[in-house]
Amino acid sequence: MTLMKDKIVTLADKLIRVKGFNAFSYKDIADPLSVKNAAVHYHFPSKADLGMAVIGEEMQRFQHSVQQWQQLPEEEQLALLVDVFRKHCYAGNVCLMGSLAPDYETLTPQMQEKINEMAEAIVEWVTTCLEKGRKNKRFHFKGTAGDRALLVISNLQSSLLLARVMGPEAFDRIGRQLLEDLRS
Amino acid sequence: MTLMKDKIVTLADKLIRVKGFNAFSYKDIADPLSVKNAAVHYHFPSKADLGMAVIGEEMQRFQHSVQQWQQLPEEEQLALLVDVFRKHCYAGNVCLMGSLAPDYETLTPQMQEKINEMAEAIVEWVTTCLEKGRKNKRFHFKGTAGDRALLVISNLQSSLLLARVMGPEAFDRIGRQLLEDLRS
DNA sequence: TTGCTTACTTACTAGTAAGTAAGTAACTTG
DNA sequence: CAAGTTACTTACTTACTAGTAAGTAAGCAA
Repeated sequence: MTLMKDKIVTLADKLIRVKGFNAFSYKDIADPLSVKNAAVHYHFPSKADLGMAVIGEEMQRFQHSVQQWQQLPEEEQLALLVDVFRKHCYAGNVCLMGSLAPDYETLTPQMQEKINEMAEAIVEWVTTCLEKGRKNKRFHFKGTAGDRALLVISNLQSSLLLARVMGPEAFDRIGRQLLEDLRS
Repeated sequence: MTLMKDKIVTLADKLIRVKGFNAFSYKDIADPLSVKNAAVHYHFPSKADLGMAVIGEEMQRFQHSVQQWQQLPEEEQLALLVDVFRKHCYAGNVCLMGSLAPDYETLTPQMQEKINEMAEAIVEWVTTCLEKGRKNKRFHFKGTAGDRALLVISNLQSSLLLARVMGPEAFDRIGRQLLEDLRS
């Protein structure tokens, strides 16, 4: 594997999370990596190609994480998901969905499709986690697991957005209450 | 009042909600209103000035709405807030906070400050609404009203982001479950 | 050693961004 | 009626955007 290609994706991921997809340029990637913007275009001909790669990496990281968690009790699995978001919070990041969804209408159909897939994957996982946890009496909640999953995901997503505006304690309050709500 | 100035703010509001602050240009405003981009700069010298005006208008609309609702039972007040978001959902909009928060780091300190004020205002109102509703036995929830308010707001905010990606039924499921959770 | 591929650089284009200076027509005010 | 103000237009600048064409140095493959 090329080192440079990975570095570009990593930096693009950070830039999307901090500034947003439409607010960073190839220069913002090329300069810190000490290459020319044409080098970025060599690896990712269009900005959409780069965006696709960033989303792809995120989906791989997610699948890898949940696979590692699958033997744990459901409440711990969900707490670990909250931890992933907490780390982003303290790194000054928002989540990919939270950053890309507002820009959705400005993105290529391929990027939109890939974002859809990412959303489906996370909803499906949280839904299954909640369903199993409810069967095991580890989780208690009203309504369908699918509806509850949407609430949990929307809490996590927006907690990062609110934390950016109101400070990281907003994240902690949401993350704590969210897990507590499911316990009783 | 000038008609043009109002039209510019209204259109900018729509563009921020649909494309994001960094993805629209003065041309996107000037062309549909059949004026030159310099006319927009006449009313709003910098893009940040325009952004400030959009946020200011939103805050005024919010204050006006909640004032009109103040005699209603708290559950109805909250349901009306959900309705405001529902209308945005079906208009293809995200909320201002949801659009501006991801771009926060790219905005001027003044815009950031104004976004902070907007966030504080909405959190304060929801907190008070939940507190009163709990006293009246209209709402039932665990934890502090402040924490619960953050959860409600994050649900509403992200429901619009998720609806954009997953379709409007995501909003409906979140909005319904959210109100139901507070009833029992 | 010849030729092909990889990973770039150099140098450029065409388009668009925000922003401005100067001018003007219409309206308002003393 | 004269002077100023309002709400623009015309014409422009500077800076940056994504993207490309052509060249090159290093490595590998037959």
